[in-house]
Formats: sequence, C-alpha cells, structure tokens
Amino acid sequence: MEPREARLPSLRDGLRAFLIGPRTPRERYAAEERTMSDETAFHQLPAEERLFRQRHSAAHVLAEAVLEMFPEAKYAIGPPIENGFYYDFDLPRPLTPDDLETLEARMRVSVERDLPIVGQQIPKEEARRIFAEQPYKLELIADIEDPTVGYFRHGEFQDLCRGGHTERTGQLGAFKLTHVAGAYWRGDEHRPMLQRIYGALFPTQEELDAYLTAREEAERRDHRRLGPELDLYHLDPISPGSPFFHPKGAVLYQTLVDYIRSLYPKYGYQEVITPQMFDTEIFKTSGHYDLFPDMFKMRDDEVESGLKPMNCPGHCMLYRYGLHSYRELPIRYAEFTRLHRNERSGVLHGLTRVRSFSQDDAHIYCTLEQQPEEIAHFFDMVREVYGDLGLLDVEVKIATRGEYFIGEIENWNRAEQQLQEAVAAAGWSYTIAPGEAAFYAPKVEFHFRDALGRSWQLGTIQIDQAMPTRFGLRYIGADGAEHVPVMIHRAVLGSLERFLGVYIEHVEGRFPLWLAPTQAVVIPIADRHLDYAEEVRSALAAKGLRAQVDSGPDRMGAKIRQAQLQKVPYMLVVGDREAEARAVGVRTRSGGDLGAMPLEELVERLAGERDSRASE
RNA sequence: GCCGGUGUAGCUCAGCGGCAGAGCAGCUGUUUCGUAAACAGCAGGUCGUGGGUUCAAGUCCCACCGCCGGCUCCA
Repeated sequence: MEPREARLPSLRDGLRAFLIGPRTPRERYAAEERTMSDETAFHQLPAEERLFRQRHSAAHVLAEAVLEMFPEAKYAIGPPIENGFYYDFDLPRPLTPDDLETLEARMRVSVERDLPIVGQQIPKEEARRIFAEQPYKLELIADIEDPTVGYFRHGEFQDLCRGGHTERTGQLGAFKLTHVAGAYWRGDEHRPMLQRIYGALFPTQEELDAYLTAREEAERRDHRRLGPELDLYHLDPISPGSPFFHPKGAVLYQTLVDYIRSLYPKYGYQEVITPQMFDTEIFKTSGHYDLFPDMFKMRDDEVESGLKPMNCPGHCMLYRYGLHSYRELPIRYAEFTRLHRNERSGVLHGLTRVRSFSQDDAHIYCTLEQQPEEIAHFFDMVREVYGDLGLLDVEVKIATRGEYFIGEIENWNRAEQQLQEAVAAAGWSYTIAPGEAAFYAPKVEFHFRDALGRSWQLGTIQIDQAMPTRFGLRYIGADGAEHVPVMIHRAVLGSLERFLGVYIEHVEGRFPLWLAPTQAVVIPIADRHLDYAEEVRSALAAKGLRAQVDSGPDRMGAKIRQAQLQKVPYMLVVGDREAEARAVGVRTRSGGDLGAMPLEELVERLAGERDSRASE
C-alpha cells in the first residue's frame, strides 16, 4: 500500500508480471482509443501496443482456423486479454483437447503464409450483407451507432472489428492455445452459452515458455494444494464449500482473529455477538431478501427462518435497542460470528469462495458530520493491518451506484465523493468500478491477487444511509430532535476464509513466526536426547511458543526434511553437544544452519520475533 | 446455476472390456544416526454414488454428487 516506487522489486513481482501482465490504466484506455487510422509502422509502435495487436490478430487467426474446421460455426467476439487472447464460438459440437492442437497447427499455417491484414470502414448495409449468416455479428452491427463499421480481413477470413492489428499474420509472436471454457454471449446467463477458446501469447518463445513455467510454479502455491499439504484444512462433499479447519489451520485462523481483536480497543470498536438465525422478516426489512434468494432457509410452523448471510441487519436491531444520544456516536459494533451464504455450486473455490465463513466485520453508526473522519479512521486501520501482514500489492477500487439502489441520490453522490477524497488523501491510487456498488451503498474495495492472478476482494468500506432509514434508527441530536445515523459497513480482512486462501498463496505457506501453526520443531539426534529435547520444548512453551519434538525413529536428515516441507520456521537440533552446553543447534527454513545458541537466548529470540510480527 | 473436463489406497498417479497396481505416507521390526529421504516386512480399495449394456464393467452408456477451468453471481 505504500507508493509503488518505495517497494523493492522481488522475485514475486517478476512472477506476477509474467502471470498477469501490466495493469496500468493506460492499457485499458488505450484499448478503447485504438483505431485503424493509425499509420505508424508496426515495428515502430510501443512494445505494449505491439503486444496488444499481436494478441488481437492471433484471435482473428484462431477464428479463421475454427471457421475452416467448422464452416457452419458462428463466431462472436475475440479480444486480446492479459497474457493472450480468446475468441467465442457457437459450434456444432464440444471441442476436445485434440481439436486445440489441430486448430493451433492451422493457425501456424496462416503465420507461415504471412498474409496481409487489411482493414477499412464499410457502410452498415454492406456489413449486414457480408455477415448475413452470422447472427452475433449482426447483433453487434445493430448496436454500433456510427453509420459505418470496421471490417478486417486476411486471406479468406473476414471479421467485424474495431481494429488494432499487426500488418501481417506472420507477426504474431509466440502463442499456444491453452484451454476451452463456456461463456455466455455478452456475459448474459439468459443468452446462449458459447465455447471460448483461450490462448497465451508473448512476443518471444522464451517469454511464452517463462509464462507457462511460471503458471506451473504458481499451481504449486495454490492454497487448495498447500492447505491440505500443510495440514491446515480440507473440504468434504458432505458440506460443500465449508472448510474443516485442522488444528494447525485453526491456530492460524484464531491468531488472525486475536490479532484483529487486539486492535479493537485502539480503534474504538466494541465486540458483540448476535444470533445465527433470524426470522426472514429482518432481511425483508433490510432489502436483502428478494435480491439475494440464496439464503439457507428453514420453516418451522408459520415462521420462515434464515441463517444470517451478513451481520448488518442484526447490528441494526442491536442499535435500535434503547435510545442513543449524539454524544454516544460513533458507535462501532464488531462481530466475528459465522455467516452462511448458499453460493451457487459452480462458484465455490477452495477457501476463497465458500458457503460458511466469518468476517472481521463491523458496523459504525455515526453522524453525517463524523462520516469523513470515520472513513479516514478506518483507512488507518487498513494501513496498519495490511502493513503488519506484509500485503503491499493491494488494488483499490471505488464501486459506484448501479441501476438498482435504495436511498437518496444526493446521499449516494456525497458518499461517493467522500470515499474518493478519503482514498486520495490516503495516497492510494485507485480505479472506479462504475455501477458495482452494493444496492444500499457505494463502497471502497481492497483487492488482492491469488497465485494464479485471480483478483479477490478482501477489505471493504460502504457508506450506507439507506438501511438505517429502513430499520428506523434514530439518535437524539444536540438540537433535541431525532436524526437518522449514517451506517458504515466495513471489514479489513473481509472473509477470514478468503483472506487465508489469498494469504497462504501470498507467503507460499511460509507463515511469519507469529502466525506459523508450528513455530519450531525440536529434533533430537538420538533417543538419548529425548529428555533434553522435551526440556527445550517446554522452555519454549513456557513463553507461549508453539513447538513440537519430533521423537520418531527417523534420522535427523529425514526429520529436517519433513520440517522443511512443512515450512516450519525453526528447526532446533539437539545432540550430545547441545545437551551438554544447554544449547540448541538452530536452523531456519530459509537460512540453513545458524549454529549453536544457548537455550535462553533462543527462547528470547523467538519470542521477540513473534512479538514484533516480523515478516520473513 | 450454465458449458466443458474430471473422479482408482490418506496423497500423487498407472491400469481403459477378462485376477485392482506403484511410489510416498501409515503400521511393525532392526538401526541411534550431526543439518532435505536408513533398511526390511506388513497392512491398506463397495475403483465418487445409483442405474443400465455385456458371459464379464475402474474400463462402455445414462443420471446424480463432488472437484477442476471458465461464464454468471458476489449481501
């Protein structure tokens, strides 16, 4: 979250660049501003522009190959994307991996032929004639407002296209078709499902290979692989999307909760506990009921109950109990209890998308005047937490009002304005996500990428003046009259499950000492050292450090290997020399053998490292 | 939820109409060892679940469930 310039480049950054490419605003705008009127020679264009064009042209060459294989195919859209390109098709049958190889081979024929790619503006009428058999193209033509549309061709292939291409099909760079996936036409689930073919493309074979290798390495960091490997959690079909946290995972989970909880006095939060299950009337009052039908519900006699999917309605009930004076505000209710959302089966994803989770959730009730200060106050906490956790690669998004919303427009506008000012004041760069606000409030979202480059929202803050009205919340102002408080929804880590998923990948399972489930393994060299090993363990335990003795029959080398694979921060070897000197042989998971250290010194070192929450 | 793929031992995988396998992990025994894997033996399976085809089904077909890749959704 510090300015990017202040960060030292790391191996991770290099990997990330491979995986997700540059994400500057410029790239996005450039994509929209490109026109076919650009006369600059391809080789003279900026590298980023060349790559964009290569990916775009590769999509055309892919479509050419597909149309040749399936003359009856309908083709839809095929843009360049991060790392490559895709193209959507309506095909007579599902594609197989063998088809991808065939198509890729056909694409290389076009590259070999090095055909010129030419574009021009043509009248809509002519375009309709050319694409008469292509319903998706006709729909696109109908939606274009200009009297003319872009038309590109190379060889026998022709496409409706805004442009931004290489000059010839021989300039594509290095590419590989990677996978097929379903995709709705125009992203609308009520419209036909098309087959999307994805390809990766980079300027050179070396870069493509590096990307593909980086992807394979990233798969090894996937929390869905590391989590069970490190004995943190598992999932079972008996309760899809509901993690079983093992003792080690639970330590991690609870340590995070304890950490956030420890900050609450400083930031003025009061922890509360509200019910798990409510009469669904409460969600009708809040407005969630109709909008989010996937609540876990049950009916008992006349009453329909639901497992709470969020805490805000419960906190409103809590606020509503008793009268509040403006002198009490802001009131900040925090809660960690469990939430349940019946997410659609297809979206479940390891820990990052689950049905059962808890958040470091809180709702702040304050006056309109206190609102800007509360936002800044929250950002202070975000900065502290993300800093302690070493999460520097945050992306900040401001999500603004969408088509459906509750509340007054002027309140929305003011809240959006204040959020934007607060983010700017915090010194964070951000993007605007138009129309992506919650239905009741605009929000700021803090996003992080997982190992494979997928973006996940962790923290958020939402300025809500609608729900307090719906729940009839009041406070007595200095003027003696009743006023409606503002309600701020906020979470720093967001869903703890999701946070853990992202965080496991962020640190590649090498948790800093304060979070590591096992902080040290004591490794006796022979059985005669077991007593002393146990002494070392209990000396650590006395300081609250989580240590285990590996008392198994394996050789020391095997025990070290085991501890390394489990990514235990410290391995403490004890043999004759150490027992004699009341010392331990210290080895770290990253630095190898550090040599012997007196036991007392070791305990102090570890306790200090834990208390400082040092990152590795 | 939708499209496609996939499901064999705790884990990673082989077997793809004809006797269910390997490595690791586990257990037992021997070994007591100085910084990433000692040796030997043993045990481990309704081949996701339910139907169907067949003399015979992990193997072919259908349905359901889970998982994977996307899409959609995201309070």
